[in-house]
Amino acid sequence: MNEDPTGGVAAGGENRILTALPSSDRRELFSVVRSVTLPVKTVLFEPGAPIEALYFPVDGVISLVTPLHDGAIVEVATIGNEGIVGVPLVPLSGLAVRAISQVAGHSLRMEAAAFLSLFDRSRAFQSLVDKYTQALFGQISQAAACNRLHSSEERLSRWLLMSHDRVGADQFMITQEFLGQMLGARRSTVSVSAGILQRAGLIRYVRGHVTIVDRAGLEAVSCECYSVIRTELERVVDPAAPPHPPRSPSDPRHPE
Amino acid sequence: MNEDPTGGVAAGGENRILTALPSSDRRELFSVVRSVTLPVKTVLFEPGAPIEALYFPVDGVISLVTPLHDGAIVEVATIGNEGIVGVPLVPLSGLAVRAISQVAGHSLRMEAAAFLSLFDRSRAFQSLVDKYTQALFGQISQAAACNRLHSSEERLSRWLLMSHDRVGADQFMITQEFLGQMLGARRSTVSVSAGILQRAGLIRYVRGHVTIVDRAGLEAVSCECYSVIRTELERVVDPAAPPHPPRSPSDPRHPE
DNA sequence: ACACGTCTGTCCCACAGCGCACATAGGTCG
DNA sequence: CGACCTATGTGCGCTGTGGGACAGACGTGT
Repeated sequence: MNEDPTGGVAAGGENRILTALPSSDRRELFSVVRSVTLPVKTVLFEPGAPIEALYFPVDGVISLVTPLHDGAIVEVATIGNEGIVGVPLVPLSGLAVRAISQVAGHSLRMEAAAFLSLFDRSRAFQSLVDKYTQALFGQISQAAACNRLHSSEERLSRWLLMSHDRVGADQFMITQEFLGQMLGARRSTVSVSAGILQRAGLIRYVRGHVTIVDRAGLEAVSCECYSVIRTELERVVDPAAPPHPPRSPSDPRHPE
Repeated sequence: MNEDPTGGVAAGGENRILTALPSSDRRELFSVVRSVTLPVKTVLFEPGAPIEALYFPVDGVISLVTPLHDGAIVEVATIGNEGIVGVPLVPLSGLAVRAISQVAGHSLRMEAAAFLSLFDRSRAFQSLVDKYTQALFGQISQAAACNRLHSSEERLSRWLLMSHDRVGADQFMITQEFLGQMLGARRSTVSVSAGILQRAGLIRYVRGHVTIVDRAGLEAVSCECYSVIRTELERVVDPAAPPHPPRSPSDPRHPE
């Protein structure tokens, strides 16, 4: 809780897209955003509903999910302080997904009109947003493949790692029921997979409280999708980031 | 082959994004594009490679696929004459997917620089591209959920319907081996699913030649994802299209 | 202290789809 | 016509996961 376990990705009290902006843009942006607290399961927008406001998460995790007609939902992307909730933004049009907060936290809320205004005027902002949009696109594409081919255990590990990066703490709250919805799996399947990880000493899971115990071990169990997505997101705010490292680029103590 | 089986979606000899442009933009665009023939399995770009050119398909089907480290690939979107291959475009940056032609056909090829130039100058072009990008985003999100929760038979039907819309013919070529890769399933699984559809009188499948026999029947077998995606894409080029019809909006003879 | 609600671990059965293998039909080329 | 390649149909055992149910552990409020 008091250390940064991810070597730079974790929450540092600010949104990293904003951090990467030139100070003039950043000042303007800060003058039009409003900090909001997002309790767990807060819905920011529904599929098809025009986007009224965008959110720059500071801490906590927000998920984009696709709801199906039978009530099932599947997570297609998770967004934390490395990203923006609400892109790609088209005036008067909505995204085909639901945005819902997964782990409680804070975000900076920006009206769509203000977003578009700054987007039109600032090349730097435009460039960052476009790059992030492309990375988000990649994240969803990877998730589509991952959802099809990888086991529940691999996907669970990936989810835990991605959340760990974003909450900036070794412990956070998420029930297995909710987690099952995200992974498109049954709760009992999540329970079994989580039990395996727990017995392997990688996590602790008590009544909705997950604790990441052995991050490197989790990375070894997770599918490649974790590092692929992370690398792509990393490049948005840090163009000097390496192209395609095999795994966690900032974790030198990686086994095997 | 000589009738339009889809009520407007199928190939009409032109790309529908271009058709929707004001004539001045269209003229400019036609002056910088070059028609290319794309045999099956042509790779237009690889993950991470900067986009040099974009493609406006006229006929044929191009797929966006996510390759995994073990060599497996999974289709995340199919693009025909209703769309653009190469968005979201960011200068010097690449998409995280591979674009590969699935059913042979023709496309109009446009250099990335020319695309960006027109995008900067024409609001109409910008608006269409942005709307399409958002719809593509939705298509991939839906595919991510579909890949997780729907059966191989449902997904096969969806794929056949989407291709049928795009090739503008009741018959086209695709081997079950290739189809299995797209669906993230084994060839034998595709064979079984295709056999069920065939015995039900919905399709014919002989040595790579698929014939759509009973389109309405296929729609009944397919999952909701087909109509969801189609509706969203339809709205890009036809803003008057209805919001969320239960199924094929242009096919009045729908059973049940 | 107790009751109740929530969350988790586990067990059963059923089944879709994988992994693998093999036979056969359709097409091509000599 | 025959060899050969490609594509499809099919069979069999195995496993991961769905569907459903239940008991126990933990936490909270009274």
